[in-house]
Amino acid sequence: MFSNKFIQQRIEKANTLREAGINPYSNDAQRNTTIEKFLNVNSDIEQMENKRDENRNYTVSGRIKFLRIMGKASFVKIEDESGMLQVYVARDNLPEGFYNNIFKKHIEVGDIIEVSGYPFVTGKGELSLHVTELKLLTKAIAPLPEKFHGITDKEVRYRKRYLDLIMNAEVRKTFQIRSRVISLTRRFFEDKGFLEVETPMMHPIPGGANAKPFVTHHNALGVDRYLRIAPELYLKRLIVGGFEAVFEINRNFRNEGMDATHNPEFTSIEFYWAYKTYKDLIAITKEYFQYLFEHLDLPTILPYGDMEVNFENFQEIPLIESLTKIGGVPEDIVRDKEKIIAYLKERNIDVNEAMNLGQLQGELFDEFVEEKLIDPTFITEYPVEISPLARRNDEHPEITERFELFIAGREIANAFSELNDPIDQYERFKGQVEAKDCGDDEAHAMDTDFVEALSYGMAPTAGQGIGIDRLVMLLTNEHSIRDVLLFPAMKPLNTEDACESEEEKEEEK
RNA sequence: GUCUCGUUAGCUCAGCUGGUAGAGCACGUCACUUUUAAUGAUGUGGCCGAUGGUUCGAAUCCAUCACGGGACACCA
Repeated sequence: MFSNKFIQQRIEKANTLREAGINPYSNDAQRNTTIEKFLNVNSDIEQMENKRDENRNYTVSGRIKFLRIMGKASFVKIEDESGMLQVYVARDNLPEGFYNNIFKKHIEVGDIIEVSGYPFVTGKGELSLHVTELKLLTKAIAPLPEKFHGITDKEVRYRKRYLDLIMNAEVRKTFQIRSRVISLTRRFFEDKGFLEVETPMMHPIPGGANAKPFVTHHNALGVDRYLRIAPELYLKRLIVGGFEAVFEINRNFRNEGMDATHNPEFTSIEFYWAYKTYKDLIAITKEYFQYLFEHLDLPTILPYGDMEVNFENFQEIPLIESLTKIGGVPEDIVRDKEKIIAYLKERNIDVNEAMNLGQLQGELFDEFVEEKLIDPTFITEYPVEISPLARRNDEHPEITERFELFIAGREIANAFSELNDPIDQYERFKGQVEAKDCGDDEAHAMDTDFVEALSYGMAPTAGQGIGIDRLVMLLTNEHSIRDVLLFPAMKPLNTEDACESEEEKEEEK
């Protein structure tokens, strides 16, 4: 475990310190300000005649990131969560022997120290702390990665996120923004009168989306449980129960592939709003984005890769219209099944001829429109064939009261007026069960409990889901979901441990 | 799942068409009281991702596997 020679060296230093009566893992932290505050409060030192104020005294702490020893004096850069500070350590300001025997020999980059002293500005103009007292708080026995390049290997960054966070300030920034987004989202919906609720993460029947679930087992009840793939059906039960506006921000789990936009566990907000329609959802979504941008202090035109997204330019267009106006698909083709198939084939796009018109229109959208939707665009009026959970439009029953929001060529939200006819819902579940029996293992299972809930009457309701991870990617200009997840899912490293050899023994039997 | 690129010192990377391992940072020792990736001198450090194969000889060529990146497919 600690066989590395650098680690051995540092363990020895820690032991020497113990022998000298210094606890390398002190629990006596006394800091009275953060680095950010120190720098703010003392910004006036620059103006002073001798550029120092020995009457002020501060105690700050942080991890040593740079260490420049120059004989009888040293410059040390320490970093806490709020920022980086240069401290000046001179032999003659410390107790006899401390500088030469303790500081120079046993304190190094990576260690966490506490320093006390007064503010001053160096010859090169940097506001620093002149140390009169220095204490080791935590000895790091593992050396930090290289100080200039830091750690760039993505695998190491994801597997040892703590190292990534120590070395890369911009990574900390990304996760601070993520936290702000979640906090602001919560506040936005609370201010609108929505009630935050928590619904089960372990479902007896996986529902609310078409996806393969993770399965676990409840010993006490002797039954299998499914990690939820979506909270939808429980949130709607709450609307039945009389709550008129609910939301939940939490994890969903899907037992599927992983790539730049998919992680087996991901965070979404779903909200349901009684006596409203998808039109109201479009309005509140615009308001939500405006609220986020205001409170995150982001410019309304944001770069994303080589794109520029204007968050003040929200567009709204029905799906069929988008095919011709944005996708450039000829007008006479988009409502004709055979012509769409021919059109796709001409362009060497694989097409399943068994698809119905709605599905083919969806194909056209995916091929010719989606990637062109850079500024936020609500695509509305989805064909009913590709919207199994949405309510039909009363006047045009072939389309649904639904929209998806696209930004930077990617889907960010999915919303619709909810289906609240229990008989219709029951029939749709039955259709799904048939598909499941025919081998579609992502088809929805029958949920009679949910149908029963609907049969008591669910007020007309609109509901929406927003993928928080993808939203954060957009706001932080990150292009992999792993860069907005603190601990993304990774394959285990192949260590030939006891568990595996047991498995092998099993196989041999 | 398919294709493709990668895996060499604690970290960042060289290493050509095969001849037994290199740099910078870090670390050790020495010098240095205003440095900014401090500097100068000097030294230590490697089962070249794993396993097979080809060869007199493999970090290098071939095969398989593991892990990772990217693209595509699938999936909301």
